[in-house]
Amino acid sequence: MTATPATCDRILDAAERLFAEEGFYATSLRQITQAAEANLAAVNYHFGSKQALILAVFRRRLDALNKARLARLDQAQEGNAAPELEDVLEALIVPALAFTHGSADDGHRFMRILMRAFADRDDQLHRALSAEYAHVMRRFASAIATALPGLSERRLRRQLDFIVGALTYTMAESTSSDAREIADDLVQFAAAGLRSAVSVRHPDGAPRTLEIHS
Amino acid sequence: MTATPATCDRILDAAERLFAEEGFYATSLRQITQAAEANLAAVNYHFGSKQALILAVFRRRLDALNKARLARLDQAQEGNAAPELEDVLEALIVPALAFTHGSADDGHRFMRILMRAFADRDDQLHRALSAEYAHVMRRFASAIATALPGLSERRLRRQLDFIVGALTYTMAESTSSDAREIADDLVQFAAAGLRSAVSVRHPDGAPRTLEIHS
DNA sequence: GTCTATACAGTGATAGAC
DNA sequence: GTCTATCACTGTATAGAC
Repeated sequence: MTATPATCDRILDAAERLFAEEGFYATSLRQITQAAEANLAAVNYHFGSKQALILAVFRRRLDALNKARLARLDQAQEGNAAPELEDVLEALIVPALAFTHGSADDGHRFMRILMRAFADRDDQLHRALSAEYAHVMRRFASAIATALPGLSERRLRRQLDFIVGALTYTMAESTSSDAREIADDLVQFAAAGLRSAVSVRHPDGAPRTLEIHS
Repeated sequence: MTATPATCDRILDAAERLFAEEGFYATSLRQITQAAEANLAAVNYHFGSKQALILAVFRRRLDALNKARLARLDQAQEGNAAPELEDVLEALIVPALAFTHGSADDGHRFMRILMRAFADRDDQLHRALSAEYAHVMRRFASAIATALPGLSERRLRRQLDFIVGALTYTMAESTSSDAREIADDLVQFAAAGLRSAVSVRHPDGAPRTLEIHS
């Protein structure tokens, strides 16, 4: 066996790195095959198309992530006892954030920027829009801080990220067309989440254990 | 004055429609200019680049959306009385969902599919990944239903969309690198939101007024 | 099977004539 | 302002070498 990985894997590695650095659209197959020291046609031979290569790059990481999620859920469910709500949510959330915001010493290194590249079609576009409407979000953060005092600026910003994430995802993905009903649900969901952040956490982020549900 | 709009506006209209139907990447400038009955070079003359055209398409709608948000927030804040938390959140959320899930008779018609095109780099990729890992989300929906009975399937799915949206956005956007702290916050945020959905709403979605905060 | 060289139609961008 | 012609570059397909 040789010291260098097979062509197929070298392409995957190079593609992941370049996609994360420059985005899918901006990265050409010629860049990828050159970095992988492979021939241009090798991409289509091994993967079929650029689209399929992108999918393969994601699949390699998401398989591991979802395996970790299900393992954690299995562990919480073993012994026939139904797990607490918080345990279920931890199985869903903790592995995901460990992959994107955790230690940077293994293959997860590019997962976060890969998610970025996935989430927005083009970094430039997303950055431009964020900057353009940043004053709107600042006004809302201020209004929330007035209506609900007691959150540090850092935590308020994080909570607002949760809300904007839920809203953005719902705007794009939801299939129901009853805007008012969805909005009512999201307002209630967000308000409950915000209030729980004030009532449970210390004003500054001192370490804590989740005791709210015990 | 003529009956047909200026070239610049015809390009914007055609671009918005085609982007929404086929995505940014799949739509060529030649398609757009042909549909707008304009010359190919007119795009670069009026907007500078394809990237700038995409930005202009979004800006036209997002300007209106954020204006509506701020107007609603102004209205809630008038009379020197600090608005309730729910009123602030409604100003943020209701106009957004009205734009994407509201009446389809005006220029907002394509906003939702435009958001789709914005959120995922390529519909095919997103669909493929969703289908591939749908069983994971189904298992989590089931575990949540067990831990927290009383939500209809439809509402549980919607709440789960909120959580996945917040998680996805955080994975891509958050700058902090403390995975455990963010995860703790999100778990708590999601749990509080879920519990409030059970305790306030009728089991089936009967009309209601938001009375939780009064 | 694995990989290479090469050709092809279509892309965004631009310079310069009108 | 608008248009034509042209550029370098893209993803893809295929014929054939090893």
